[in-house]
Amino acid sequence: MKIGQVASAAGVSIDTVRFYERRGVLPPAPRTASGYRVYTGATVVRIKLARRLQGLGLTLDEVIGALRAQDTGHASCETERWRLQAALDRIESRMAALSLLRAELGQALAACEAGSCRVLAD
Amino acid sequence: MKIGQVASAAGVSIDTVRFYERRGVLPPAPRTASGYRVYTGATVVRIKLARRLQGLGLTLDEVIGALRAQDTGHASCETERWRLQAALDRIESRMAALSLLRAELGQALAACEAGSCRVLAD
DNA sequence: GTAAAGTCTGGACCCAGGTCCAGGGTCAAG
DNA sequence: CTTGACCCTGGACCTGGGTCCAGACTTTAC
Repeated sequence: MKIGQVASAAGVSIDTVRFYERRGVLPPAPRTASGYRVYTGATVVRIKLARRLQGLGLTLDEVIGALRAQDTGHASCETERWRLQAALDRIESRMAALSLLRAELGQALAACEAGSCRVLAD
Repeated sequence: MKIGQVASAAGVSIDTVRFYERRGVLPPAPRTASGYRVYTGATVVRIKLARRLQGLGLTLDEVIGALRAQDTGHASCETERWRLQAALDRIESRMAALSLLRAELGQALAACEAGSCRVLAD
């Protein structure tokens, strides 16, 4: 398989595949004599897995860590739970911050609707 | 007042004051003969107001719009409500996305804790 | 044989909202 | 007069996760 096939099979762009190789999500691909990257179906699976993990809110570095753990056989529920928990914590704290913001904004908006718009009050 | 005093009175960095001038949050400051920017207390108030609006989740462009409306006397509950609503909408949609993510992540985590960690399953 | 489609490198660019820097000029105190 | 604190410009850099580009090469299809 060449890079274009891998990319479309995995549902990402060619640039993303090369980017993943640079960043270490994917190992350096073997090359043909003329320099073209060559892949197998396993790469498609790996990219899809990476995307799924990113979709769960893991950062690229966390994804790389998880994949590396899998590669070296160090993956376990323990370690993966830890990674997921980190992502969940980030999401929770972002939601908490947004919730606060929403409340404040809601108050400002309510005052506005009541005709006593203090938004621009110094 | 010179820029350093304004910055510390408003609780921002000197760089931020200059950045605000470049972006149009602040009008170009008058200068001394030697080129130093000169300010009055009104600038401190304006910077604090801008920060408050940013703290409510308005983008810098929205902040500029609000301040400009105030400057030209076009500010009204109508127009400001519209701006706040835009910010609120953004926040709501980000929260909705995060909420979905949290649910998914929660499920993955629960499976992990149940010992059937499918995170790295291809 | 030739045109089109695919691939290569590596570096610049995108978003926001700043931050940091070099290499200068200015101003107050001692 | 000198030291040190302040200020100036304007351009590069930061984060994250890619995207896009030129200019060159290779492969495929007709």
